[in-house]
Amino acid sequence: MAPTIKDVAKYAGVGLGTVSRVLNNGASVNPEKRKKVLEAVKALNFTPNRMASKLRKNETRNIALLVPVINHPFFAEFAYFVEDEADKFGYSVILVSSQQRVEKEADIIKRIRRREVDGAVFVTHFAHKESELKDCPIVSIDRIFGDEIPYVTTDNYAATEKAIEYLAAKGCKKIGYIGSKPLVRSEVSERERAYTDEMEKTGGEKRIVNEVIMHGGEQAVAEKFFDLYPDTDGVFVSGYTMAKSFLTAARERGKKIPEDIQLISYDGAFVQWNYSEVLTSVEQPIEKMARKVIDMLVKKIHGEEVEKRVEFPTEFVLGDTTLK
Amino acid sequence: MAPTIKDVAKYAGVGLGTVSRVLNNGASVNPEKRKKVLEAVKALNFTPNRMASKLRKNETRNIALLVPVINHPFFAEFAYFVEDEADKFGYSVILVSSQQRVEKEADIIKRIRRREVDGAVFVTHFAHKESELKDCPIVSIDRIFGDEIPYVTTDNYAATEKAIEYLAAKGCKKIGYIGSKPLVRSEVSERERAYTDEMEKTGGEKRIVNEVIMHGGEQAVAEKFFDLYPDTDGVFVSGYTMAKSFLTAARERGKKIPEDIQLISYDGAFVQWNYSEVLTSVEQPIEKMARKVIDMLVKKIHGEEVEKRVEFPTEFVLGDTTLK
DNA sequence: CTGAAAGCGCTTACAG
DNA sequence: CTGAAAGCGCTTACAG
Repeated sequence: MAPTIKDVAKYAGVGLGTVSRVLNNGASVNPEKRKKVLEAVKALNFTPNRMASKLRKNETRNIALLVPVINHPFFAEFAYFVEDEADKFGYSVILVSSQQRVEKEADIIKRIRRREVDGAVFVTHFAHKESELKDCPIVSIDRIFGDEIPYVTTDNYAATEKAIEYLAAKGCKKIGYIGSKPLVRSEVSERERAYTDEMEKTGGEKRIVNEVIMHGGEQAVAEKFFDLYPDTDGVFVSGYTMAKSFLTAARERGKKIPEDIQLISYDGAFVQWNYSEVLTSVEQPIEKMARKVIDMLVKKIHGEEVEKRVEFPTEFVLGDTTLK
Repeated sequence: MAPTIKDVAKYAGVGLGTVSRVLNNGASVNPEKRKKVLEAVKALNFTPNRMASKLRKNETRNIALLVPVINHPFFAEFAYFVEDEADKFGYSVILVSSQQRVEKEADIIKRIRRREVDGAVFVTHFAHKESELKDCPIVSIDRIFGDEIPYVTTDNYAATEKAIEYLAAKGCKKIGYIGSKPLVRSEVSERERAYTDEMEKTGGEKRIVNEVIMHGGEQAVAEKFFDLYPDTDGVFVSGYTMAKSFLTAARERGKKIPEDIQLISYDGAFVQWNYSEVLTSVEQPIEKMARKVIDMLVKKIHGEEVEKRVEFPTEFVLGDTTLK
């Protein structure tokens, strides 16, 4: 059996509390005894059992990161910084790919209740009863759960507006919108609103395909868009995966990018997915968002007050899918 | 305060043990009492505190996944299946990006000792004293730690041999090798060995750049290769990131792929990184490897015997970076 | 089948 | 400054 604090105390000839004090906060302890404890720790090769202290202190020092899938560039990038930031606060990150299964999302709530994690970051699509979420330390991205759950988002409306205007300025007359409709209230909806407003302002025909898309379903949606609006000359798409699917569909139809169709994506340029081409896109500051989300979550876990909504500006990245 | 099992027992008018039995293994319990307990659980909205049962049972049901960085397609894909498989066994995955910092790697060992996790999957590069790893449930990918640590790998030698022969068959006369030299004993070294053997067999000049590469350092290595061997007409590179860097360097030099230089990568086709081109590559069965690693780790955690070495066959994927 | 009790390995008031 | 004790919330032999 691994030695316990009890063994250390006995070996050092002191009380349990003294060992604990030496090991932890460094509360004032007689230097002599401190030395003895340290010697005992070394002699016995003692490592404290964190399960015990966690139970005692009622904190797990774990947080859950819930993403739809981790093997997607945006979420992988996000996870990278989430882990890095959480580590700074002494938290470990439990990774959960919801795979958009509602049970797996709901399971996170249970994990908080069961004290497996202290809180969670939600990057998801499904709905939950808000009552369930009450007093669960959760911070989300984009998604609006209600007053209880703070979230981090980007300037979805302004960025989309700018992107659409850019396409128009580059000569696009028939601009389309392909989005992934969120199943819950989400700031992502602002993108479609901006597009719609812009079309109404300029009198452009609305060419919208905005569906509930499961990961892997992007290709079918892109196909559908082409079936509905074959003569489109500019398109705004929501994200890297959709952009990729759209470009594939365009290629199959012999459409050249950007000569025949120009494309702007919400996110995706950072992937540098292609050694010769980069998406023109609205880039979200992933690192900042990830670090902020963790800072907020840690505060929430400690019962501190946090902002209800934090918005970061995006950056417009000129790539190769629009005309120069 | 959240209700405890004690509150449930009192409410149901039974003993603590009975509540525990009802909640867990379903050991035989009087149906009447069972019903009462269940009612009490519902009435009090009771959720068992897993910290307590973990301490009692001395199992965390957590495993650590150590990768160099999660925001890299191979590791993200690997992590996806690791999480999925671990979940089947009732384990949560703690994600750690080592960032190739040796301390962060060593920290995993500590986490096992501290009983924060039951075991770990290592996909890493640094060396550790083997004594440290003794009786730590760890399974690794590619890397050879010694008899204590089992690992999963691929047919590195045979696959590389085949790739080099393919390049030769497609007309390459000056074939190079760009690798990331592992800092530890690793099956990855078999790739260079296969290349070297093949050159000696065919009398080809050895054109090798095999360095310790930190993530982000691939570009400099690709540049170096071109400086040393500008007239290369075929190259084998270790992995997606190196392939990307090499292709970028080639483009900067006005070299056409595959007309001027053909390229085969160890892994990377799965990324489908480009809507129009795919890497010719040796693909590792990531899903199978991930699931196998978890199966082995779970067995190891339970003290069962596991294979010391498991090799999976790779698949040669014909893409666009070699001639048809 | 079941209740009372011991114990998992810590931390933290408490009294000294 | 420090030791003995209580307790975190469970599980599991144990005796009945």
